[in-house]
Amino acid sequence: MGEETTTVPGARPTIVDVASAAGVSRQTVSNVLNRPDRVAPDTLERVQREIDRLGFTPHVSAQQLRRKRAWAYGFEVNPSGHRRMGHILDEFLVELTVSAPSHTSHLLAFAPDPDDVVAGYRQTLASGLVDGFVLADTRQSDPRPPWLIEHEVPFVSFGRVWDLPELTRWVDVDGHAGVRGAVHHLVDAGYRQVGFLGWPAGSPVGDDRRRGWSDAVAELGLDASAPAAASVQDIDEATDAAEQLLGRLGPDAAIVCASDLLALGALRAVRNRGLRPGADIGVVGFDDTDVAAAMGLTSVHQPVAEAARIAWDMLVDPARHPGPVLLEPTLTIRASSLRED
Amino acid sequence: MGEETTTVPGARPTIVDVASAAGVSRQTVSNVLNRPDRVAPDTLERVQREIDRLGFTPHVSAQQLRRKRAWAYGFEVNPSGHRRMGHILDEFLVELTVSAPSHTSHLLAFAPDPDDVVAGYRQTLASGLVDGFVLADTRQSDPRPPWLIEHEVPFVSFGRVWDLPELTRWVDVDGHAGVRGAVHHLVDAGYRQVGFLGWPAGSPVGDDRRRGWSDAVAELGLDASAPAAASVQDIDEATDAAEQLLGRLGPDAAIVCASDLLALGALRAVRNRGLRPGADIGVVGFDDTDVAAAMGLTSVHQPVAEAARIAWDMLVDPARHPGPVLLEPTLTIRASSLRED
DNA sequence: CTGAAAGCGCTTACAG
DNA sequence: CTGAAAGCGCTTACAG
Repeated sequence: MGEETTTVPGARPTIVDVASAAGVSRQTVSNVLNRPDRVAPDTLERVQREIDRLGFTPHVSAQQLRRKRAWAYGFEVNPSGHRRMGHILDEFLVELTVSAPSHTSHLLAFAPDPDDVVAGYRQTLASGLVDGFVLADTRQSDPRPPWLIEHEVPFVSFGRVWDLPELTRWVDVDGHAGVRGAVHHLVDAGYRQVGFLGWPAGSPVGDDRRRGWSDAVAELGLDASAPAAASVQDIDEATDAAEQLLGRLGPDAAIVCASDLLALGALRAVRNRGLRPGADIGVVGFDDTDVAAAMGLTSVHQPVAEAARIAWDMLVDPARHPGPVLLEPTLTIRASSLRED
Repeated sequence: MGEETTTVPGARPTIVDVASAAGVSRQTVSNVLNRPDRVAPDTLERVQREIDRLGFTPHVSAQQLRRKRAWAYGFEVNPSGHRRMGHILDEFLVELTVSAPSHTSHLLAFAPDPDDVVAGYRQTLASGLVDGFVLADTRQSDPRPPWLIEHEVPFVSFGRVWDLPELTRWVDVDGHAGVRGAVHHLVDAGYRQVGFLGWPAGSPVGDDRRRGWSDAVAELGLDASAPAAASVQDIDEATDAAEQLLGRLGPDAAIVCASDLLALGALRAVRNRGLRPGADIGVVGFDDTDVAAAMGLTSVHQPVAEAARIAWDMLVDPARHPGPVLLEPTLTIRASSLRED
């Protein structure tokens, strides 16, 4: 055994404690951890036994310092005031944390100064706590991707980087397909005309969803004059816009919306006319938020957990996803799109 | 100046780079960072200038290793399937991240194996990534507090630790006061009778909220027979319970609920009777979720951001809050508790 | 007030 | 297959 090291009771065991307990040098313990193939089978087993017995876990800071890598990625978080209904980004944060390949990488949430977001990224990177980033909520003229590219910082994005079509390190949910599928579902359910309630033209996400509707209408040979309406993300405006839309729709009609909030306005407008959502007028939302669940609203559901897993894959094993990934959303069907009830 | 160190372009500057640029030893740079009072004013300024010029940020892993402290705390996160409506805990995670005293501490979200949660805490602590934890969602017979206490691991809790009344390191929101305030608001608004829709007796949180209602009813001298109903956290059951409750309430009545979901059931029940929420029957929910905002539901709002700030205070500067902190919720008033509209 | 020394817990060539 | 050496970037006594 050689000489025992005096271990302070309660202090966490180090690699040296394991080494002396197993009667080997600390390099051998490190090899057991990092290069088990280079260690003789019986040594391996003996060391492993001591690791388990002592409950040894490598000190991550020491590993990070020595390896010159954090094996961690940063994810920007903003105060709740900035958030929209649905909390998709909160959910993504949670799923990223849950699906981190914990033995090799973890996630670090950080909150940059809103006045200089890029400085927050620079600082977090410089602290050595992360090797790169997971981006979300990429906007047009977003300053983050160019900065990251210029400084050769690894990153993936949840959501297309619309400005930089040459970029392929992203995973996104196919809004076009989601809305298109919703229109098909409504027609299958017996509605004969489908209108669209979306945001004003100009946002890439909104325009993509609107095209999903217009393409579906065309391919199904629906009334080509089926109207679309636009509203900002506000419940009262959405109700007004939906009321106008209803005035231009015939009987047996349905409305597909670009968000659950817009759909809530549509539900209200339907009720204001004395009609029943579902039975009289179909309504479908987007994001499958709590509100949709509570209101019995059929809604397009984004596979957020899957997006998080793919983001990790792209970061940790880039060869596995050489191109971008566009996920198919699913449709959570509730009473608002069922004629019989 | 002495000799220049050759710096790889693009590599992050270290304390040694700053030292040679400023013509001092690296210990002096460290003193500038950690004990500026021990450094001569002109040296301080010269070193500080080089720190800014080079954009130097200390390597956190190296500090953690040397100081034998992570200056970080862990926060447990669970997959979204486990979450309830409202996402209060997601919001708390975000607010904890945002309000971290970033120069001295940061938050690390981690996801323990659901089959052995305590092992996840042990592992995270042993890795040296955190010094302690922020607990949330403490349950009765929660195994985490006893384990943390036994191993002398620092922690604070968002939510009382009901099992361990001797524990004082928690911040919580006063549900009793929230419901009591809601009853007062309803009476001020002109409702003459107030019923309560809560969960079945036995949960500490639910019982606390119910007592807020019964105490308010007593102190306001309201109809002492004002009834309470119970329902589990399910929209259909809540609707049924609310319908029964309405049958036992007179005109000009209102219903206070233990959650927004229960309140949604109450809204439904009111409409099913052909009555108008607010104008005919007042309804108040709890948690001020997205659903409440979307439905025009008055709801008790928890000051989550403030709770997060206090949790950090308790961790970083325990003297500031020697006892537990019970925060007063506010009431977000919407149409469902207004008679005139 | 400033700097030389030691060391935090690991990993990575490299020599034996 | 195993171990002695060097070093990642810092901080903390301590000597000058």
